[in-house]
Amino acid sequence: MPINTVLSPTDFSRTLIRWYHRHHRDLPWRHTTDPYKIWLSEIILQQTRVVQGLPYYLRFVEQYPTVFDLARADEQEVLRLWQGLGYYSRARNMHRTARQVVDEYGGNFPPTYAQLLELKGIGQYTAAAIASFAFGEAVPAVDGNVYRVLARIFGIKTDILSSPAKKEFTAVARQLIPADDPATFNQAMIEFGAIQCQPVAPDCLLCPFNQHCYAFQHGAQARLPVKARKAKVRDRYLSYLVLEKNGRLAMRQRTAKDVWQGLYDFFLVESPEPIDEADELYAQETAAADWLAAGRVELPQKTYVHLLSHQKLHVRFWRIVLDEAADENELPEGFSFYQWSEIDDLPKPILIDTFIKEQVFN
DNA sequence: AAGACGGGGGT
DNA sequence: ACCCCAGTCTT
Repeated sequence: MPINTVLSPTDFSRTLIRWYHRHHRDLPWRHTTDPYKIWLSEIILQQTRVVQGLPYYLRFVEQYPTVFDLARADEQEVLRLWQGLGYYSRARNMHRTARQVVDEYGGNFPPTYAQLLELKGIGQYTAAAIASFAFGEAVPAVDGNVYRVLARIFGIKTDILSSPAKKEFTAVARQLIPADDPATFNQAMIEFGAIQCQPVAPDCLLCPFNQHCYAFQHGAQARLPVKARKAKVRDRYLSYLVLEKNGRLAMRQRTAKDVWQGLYDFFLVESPEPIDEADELYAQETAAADWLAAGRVELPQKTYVHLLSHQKLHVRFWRIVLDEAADENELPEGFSFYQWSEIDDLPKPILIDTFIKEQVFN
């Protein structure tokens, strides 16, 4: 892939780094070379905007100042602190990796790209980010921002969701990265994509590359980078049976390979179509009829629509208030009753948290 | 090679 | 309604 011949790699990186020194944001993880804190920030920021991830980063650093503190923590406590950030496998993998770093590396992150790549939750981008920021290794860190910058400046029309894209864009970045300061270069590429070469309405008139930028010269900013349409989201219809007794709720931790793994929710009935009547619900879930007999049911007040990246969840909550005399041992496998103070500490999907706050403990 | 995996914010 | 976000893992 030939890159713009007018702009040499040296000119490119010098221009970019000059821009960075003038315009970059002051962010806490830029004041450290501690690989632990850099790793923490990179995991949090995967598919997450800086403004959303920043408070989580501060909380994690405060709660777990070192990798030893994180390794010592319970997974559930880590998930609770992560609650609301999404992509919860990041938190589970992060916790596992913290333990591995303590157990196998004496608490020191391995210092090379190749070794970092072996750790759970660390892919090519994150390995390159840590290797360059913490250890000065000259490997290009290519994230969504970098795709956008390179696609626009060099007019690369490869679909960034396609398989060859990662290799192609990484190769271009490798030609540009300076051996003497890879960390600032990577940081600058990402920052440039985030605040100058933005997805919509990039500020091209003040851009130091505009005379050399394919997209600006061709008015193609809106068409680059090329990104194929995502598949349409799948609709799912979920009916939660919220078993209640003496102000306590029956909950369980999700273990299935599905959304929200590791988080807590209620007894779930999924159906191909929405369930409107109690009779339909009992036809789907015979145990529900037994619970009804042991208490009284409250029909759903509303349908919550919860959007995930690939699913649209239509969710109704059926509260079933059990009699004092109901046998608590009849709960389904894995469920226990929790009171409010306990529920508050459990990691939960935002949807569940919202429901509880709106309709149960209001 | 294609899907799965959250939640929030912008237009 | 659609897009994007300091991506990674699984099948």
